[in-house]
Amino acid sequence: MAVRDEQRERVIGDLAGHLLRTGLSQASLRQLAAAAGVSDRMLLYYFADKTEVLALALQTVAADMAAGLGQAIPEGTRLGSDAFMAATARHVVDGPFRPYMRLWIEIVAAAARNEPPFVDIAAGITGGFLDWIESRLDPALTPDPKGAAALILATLDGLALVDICSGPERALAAVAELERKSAG
Amino acid sequence: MAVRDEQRERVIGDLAGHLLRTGLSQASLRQLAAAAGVSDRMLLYYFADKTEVLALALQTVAADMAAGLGQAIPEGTRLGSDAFMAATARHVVDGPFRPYMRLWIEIVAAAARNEPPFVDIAAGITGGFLDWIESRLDPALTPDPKGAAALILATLDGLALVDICSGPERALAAVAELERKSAG
DNA sequence: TCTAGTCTGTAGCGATCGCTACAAGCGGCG
DNA sequence: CGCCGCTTGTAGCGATCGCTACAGACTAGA
Repeated sequence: MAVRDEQRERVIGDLAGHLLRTGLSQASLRQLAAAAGVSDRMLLYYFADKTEVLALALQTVAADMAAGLGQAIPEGTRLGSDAFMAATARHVVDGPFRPYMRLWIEIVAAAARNEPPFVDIAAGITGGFLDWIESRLDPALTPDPKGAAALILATLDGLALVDICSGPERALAAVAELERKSAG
Repeated sequence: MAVRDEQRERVIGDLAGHLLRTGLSQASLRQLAAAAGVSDRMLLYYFADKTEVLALALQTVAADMAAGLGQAIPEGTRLGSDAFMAATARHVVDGPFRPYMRLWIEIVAAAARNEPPFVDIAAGITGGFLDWIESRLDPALTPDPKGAAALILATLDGLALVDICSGPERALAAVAELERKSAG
């Protein structure tokens, strides 16, 4: 049982990196196995099925991103929603979180078409980030923290989407507009 | 040549409806052919390949949505960006444009993974809507219309995304927050 | 040493994918 | 009539998909 457990941990780490780099298009069992340096046969020995593999790997990706965000906005910080956006928007469009957002869009799309594992995965990740945002909002400045968190998440996701379709210049123009509006 | 041209037109219309209803998950050649009431063999007689079929059908979908938006904000109208958002946000989350946004998210995700037809399709549709938004913004109220249009599109897309992952209640809370911010 | 259970490779199942080869049916035109 | 080009059906190619049957290799305990 020892080998199996060690491999489970190592393989999930490798696959998290692989998915972040290549997205869901390179995510057949055989491709995942190759990325982890094992045979597809062994992947299905370590894990029950493809659903389990993806769920665990994507959880790890989300945890990585949460850890990165924790550096940008440390625990205990309390911001108004404009300040929160100012602290995160550029990271999403042009910064280190860009690959995460690309992968994230793919997960949401799979959820939109009701592919069984992704509906739950997307809902879980979204819920986690909404809570995370809410816990960093200053209650004195935000009468409806749930709504504010949802709007922040929506705006960040939307910026990533424009980035994908129209390129970073256009997305950065949107960020600039955002900053202009919150300043004036 | 007559039959072929008539069929091309009719089939594209049927497929636009089919894609809008079922999304890209039911978009194999055989499934598309069945939805249009022809054999897959004939689909590839009417059109060069699957890429052409999808491009034409999705163009039609986008044109339908543009026509619907034209009713909400008629040509000649000039709005500030807050007013523009107020006029459209609820339609996207809860209204008649919801199915369009679901399909749109799927297209963007396919573009994110560099699937050849979708990169161009997504860029084309995005560009079209950015121009459409820009042409309805009041230049006196918006110093950077390109940035404003990009932010509006990003916010609408983001709302659709939250809708998909967390349900319409949460997305509507984000819309309410949006209205609160633009009012105060 | 024999046995039981953990680990791993080979090989392939049945399904689906986009696409095509081939030929028959059909019309109009000489 | 005979030919030709547009239209359509059948049947199947080669590739990939998730997953599995089976048998052999290895290690630990009796």
